[in-house]
Amino acid sequence: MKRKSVTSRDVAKLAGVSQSAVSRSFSADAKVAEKTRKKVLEAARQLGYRPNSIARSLITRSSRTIAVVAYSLENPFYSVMLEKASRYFQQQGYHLQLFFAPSDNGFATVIDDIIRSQVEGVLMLAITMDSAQAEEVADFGIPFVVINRTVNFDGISQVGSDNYSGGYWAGHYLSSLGHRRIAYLAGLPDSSTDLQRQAGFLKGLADVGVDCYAMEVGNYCYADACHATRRLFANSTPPDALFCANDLMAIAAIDTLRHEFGLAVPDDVSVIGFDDIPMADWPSHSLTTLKQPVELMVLKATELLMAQINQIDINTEHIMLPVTPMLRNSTRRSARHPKENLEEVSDTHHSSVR
Amino acid sequence: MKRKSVTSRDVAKLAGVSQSAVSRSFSADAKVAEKTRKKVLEAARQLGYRPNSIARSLITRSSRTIAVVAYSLENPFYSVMLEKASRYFQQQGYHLQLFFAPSDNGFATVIDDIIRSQVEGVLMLAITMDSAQAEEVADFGIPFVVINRTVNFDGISQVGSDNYSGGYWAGHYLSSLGHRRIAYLAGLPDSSTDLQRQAGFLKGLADVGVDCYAMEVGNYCYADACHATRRLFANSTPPDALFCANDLMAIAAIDTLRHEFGLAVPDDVSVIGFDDIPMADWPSHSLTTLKQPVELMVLKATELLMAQINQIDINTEHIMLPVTPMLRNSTRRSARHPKENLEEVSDTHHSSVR
DNA sequence: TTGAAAGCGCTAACAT
DNA sequence: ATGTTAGCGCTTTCAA
Repeated sequence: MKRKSVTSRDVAKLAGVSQSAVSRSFSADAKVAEKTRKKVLEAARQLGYRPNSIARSLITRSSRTIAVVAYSLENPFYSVMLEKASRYFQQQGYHLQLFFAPSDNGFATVIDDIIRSQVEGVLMLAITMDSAQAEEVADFGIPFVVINRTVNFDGISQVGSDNYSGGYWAGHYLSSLGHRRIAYLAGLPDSSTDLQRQAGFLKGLADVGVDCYAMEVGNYCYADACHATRRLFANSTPPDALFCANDLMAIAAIDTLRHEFGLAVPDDVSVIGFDDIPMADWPSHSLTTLKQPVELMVLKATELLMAQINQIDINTEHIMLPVTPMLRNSTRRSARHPKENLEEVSDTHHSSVR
Repeated sequence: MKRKSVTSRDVAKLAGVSQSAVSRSFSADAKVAEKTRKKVLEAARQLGYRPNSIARSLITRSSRTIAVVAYSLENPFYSVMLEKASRYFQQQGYHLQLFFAPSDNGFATVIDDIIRSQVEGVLMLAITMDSAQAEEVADFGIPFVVINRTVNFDGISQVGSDNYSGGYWAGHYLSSLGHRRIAYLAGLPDSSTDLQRQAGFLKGLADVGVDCYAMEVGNYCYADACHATRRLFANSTPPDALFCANDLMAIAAIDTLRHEFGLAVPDDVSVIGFDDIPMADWPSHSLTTLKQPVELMVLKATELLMAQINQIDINTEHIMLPVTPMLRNSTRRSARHPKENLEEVSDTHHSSVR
């Protein structure tokens, strides 16, 4: 069944034209007589010819391909992002090559492969890289943007959101609710997002004279977060509030609290997440969280990439988008002045938006 | 910063060898003196040379790329699958190009693009195609496997699971629990999975003399399933059991039942899903469902693809994997003979496994 | 073991 | 508007 591949030469022969006429017939903006194109297209149809885009890429030096590097798709935040970015690129006539970074030193192993593939741009979803690696790729002159991870190097574009303010809001808000045993469920240690959210959170607490009551690591994943929650609440006087570095862990925490500890959320424990994944809004968890503007993040990142690819804007940018508190039912309502409290929240929100 | 691309010729010049020596130095199984390779590699390092894999593909006629076509990543079932398949291909030294099928006539729009890219195989995740389309691609001699969709054409490999038996089990089990107003929440109309699950379900009901009490369409997505549930339960004598064509919709149904209708699951309504996505096992829903063997499905599909690519096995196959009932807490326990009932379940399970 | 030469399928000058 | 020609960067005979 495997038929020998048919080339433009074969089509040319059948159509009785030159090979370049065939080439021209398949490019949108070519100067070719309508009659010729008709002939060519008909011959092509008969032979089942399709232009070989590899050959095309070789000569035009443009693969029209973007590499997307992800770490895991467990968190819907990233699968949503991937789908959105993918559709965007597709619509721009680009192909998308997907790479997964292995857990150990993820970046190094894929980067060589990516460079060889001659992709025109690279989009990294939450991949941690050090400045040496950043410099290496920047030096290759290939447009690069990293989403949701800060790298300490200017020559690379970054888009993320205001993790620090988000963390700050969480700490401040939880304490304003009257909680005093407020714990932190951390994400991936040393990831920039975790560092920033944690720092903001601690500061938000410190500014009202509260200490972080306990802290455990959940690595941004559901299973680890369940274990971390168990450790956090094994105590005889467990926390009465919990800020989780992402929604997936917050949901894990709520599930564990309710079903293993028999604790009520928010009555016994208030829980706040980060991201605002679709599930956060499902009534089963109704999670109070900090919304990252996914849509906007993808838009900014893809536009940035395209601008660099098309040489419209060579400069790298570091974009920080505002996060928005989404008040739902995993945090208790302020006991005394519910009205006043809402206003306060709203203020805090605006200041976090800047 | 954009440095001109360095070619093997440049490296050859610097290393004082021929261009073909450079080429050989970068291929694993080449006959080249260790000394020469050293020189070449050093020169390459100095210049920052990376072999251009597009040029390589052109001459070797192998792109080492697989296309994966998906419809949406909203359902974790598919994002999990994508990630697993992706890692597998990567580990085999293949690249993965990701395509999303637009909702309207998804297949036709991407297929031409895929063929032009000279991919060596195509993996379709739940993409519906008709036999004419199947024949067209099969005719191109490019290895093709479709997961979770049946196409009425032999020349294409398919791997799916036993949807009919799964549906049958659901109908049978629900009725065995004593339910008599059993409804069906359908997936994408005309998708083969929905057709098969529905047919099995209806038969399972019919075999014990029960009719399907009501039916609505949820299109395999959360939001639509919420609406469908509302329609289903707006009745004055609503259903007392619900079989949903996938887990995502089952979860939507449970959420809607509990939080909008104030109904208890499983006390007022038993719910069964299909897929066994990770969330199904979370205690918040603890969903009784039919497990599709994702891991195995991916393994079979990828192996099939690889076998065809490597010409080990040219034949196309239609693989149907067994589904496994996962008894959790979204279905009520049998009132009278819980022990006996479990055995019955276990029997049914085995028969569904075949 | 190495180098010279041919050419993968296409695009892009250039000439007609 | 069309054909001729020269490569894109590499792999792969074929001689040496």
